[in-house]
Amino acid sequence: MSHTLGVRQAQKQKTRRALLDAALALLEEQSLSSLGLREVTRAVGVAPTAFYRHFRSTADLGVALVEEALGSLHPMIRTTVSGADDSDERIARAVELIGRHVDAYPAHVRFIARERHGGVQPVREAIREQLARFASEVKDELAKDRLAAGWSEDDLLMLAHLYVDQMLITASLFLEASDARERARVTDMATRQLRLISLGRKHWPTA
Amino acid sequence: MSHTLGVRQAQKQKTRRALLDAALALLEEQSLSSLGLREVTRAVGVAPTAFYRHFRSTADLGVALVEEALGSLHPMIRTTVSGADDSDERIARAVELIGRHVDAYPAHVRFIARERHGGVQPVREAIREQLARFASEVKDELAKDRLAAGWSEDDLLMLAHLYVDQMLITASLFLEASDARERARVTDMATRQLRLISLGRKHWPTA
DNA sequence: AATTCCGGAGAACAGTTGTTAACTGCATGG
DNA sequence: CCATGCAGTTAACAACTGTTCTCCGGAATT
Repeated sequence: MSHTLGVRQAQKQKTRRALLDAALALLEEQSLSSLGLREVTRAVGVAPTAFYRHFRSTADLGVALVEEALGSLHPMIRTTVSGADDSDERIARAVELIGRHVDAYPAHVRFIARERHGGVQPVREAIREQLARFASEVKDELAKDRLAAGWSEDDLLMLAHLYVDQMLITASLFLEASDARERARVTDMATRQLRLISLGRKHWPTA
Repeated sequence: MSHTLGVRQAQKQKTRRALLDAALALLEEQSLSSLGLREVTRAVGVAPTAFYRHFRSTADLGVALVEEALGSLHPMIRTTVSGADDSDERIARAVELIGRHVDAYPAHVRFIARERHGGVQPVREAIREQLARFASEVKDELAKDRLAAGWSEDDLLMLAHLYVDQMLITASLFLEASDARERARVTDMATRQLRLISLGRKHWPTA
């Protein structure tokens, strides 16, 4: 299917990647709304004008980063939620999986957490849209569970959003946790919060 | 106690207020890390250098805004959580109270939601600290409830954080809800989420 | 082999930024 | 009433920003 694309387009995608990576790195200690176009090109080592060959503005670059960052989250969420029961062991494994994802893609997690409510409207909207898609997928996954018998679509979606938000909060806490002791505290609290939600789920009045 | 402070200090606090208010207004469509000192002074109508008489930097101003914004949230949280039972009517009233608060102080809510994970470290830390204080207060309030019999301190704090985070998420959703229809959807979902948490709380295994 | 296409470079633009220094005028405390 | 303190002003600084236009060299197309 995918042809070995020409030298030309290969180079273009290479600098595009460099721009995205440099931006993501720069966003570790600032918000997207203060990220300058020149700042990014300087970090990559290309002329400022080269930026326009790839993105209309930094906001546009931000939207591209959303796709990328939430793309990496995608399989993680799926793995976290899927599977029949939600026993204590499964919850513990889910929390650990979140922790591993934060270790693997800290910049992605930081970007999403920061820009979800950030100062750039198109980016906010893109994140909201993607998270809504995620919630919808989680809902579908939850629907397969035997616990979901008698649940309305709205209730399932409500629970899915609760899970997604909770996952994001936990990921953000992992991100800020510096030493191992604090990490353990986060793990512990997140685990118990999920357990409480799970309890509420089991006792939810079905139609 | 509080003397009628002199004309001098009164004027100073007046421009300080003006700076804070102007900054808060400007932060409606950008993040703190991109807020310029000159931008703020221009909006107020004073010379750029006057800024330094009040704040060391925009980050410093941000920290001051944290105290203010979370100060307004303080009584709201207290009212939301306090009271013995958490019946359906009480939950509904709590959600409505959140909605009213967002209507009353939209800029405050936006600021906290945005800068909680924002690009300015001192501000992030200030918010984290204040929210931890809130959670601790909520914990104390929860401890008074008869439902809290047999709950450990850690479990109560875990639940308190869950409530605080949930409240912030709901507030942020209200903020972005434009028409009345969407507002109703947010109200509905937040209500059911709190109801589910409440169910989990009732069935939490006590020691 | 000749021509078109196009990612990137270079230079220049008007406008902005944070920060400094030295000042002015007025309320304050002796 | 006079001297000090201090909020706010003015002017200037080097550095930075996004954006435009023109150009170059090499891959792609014919």
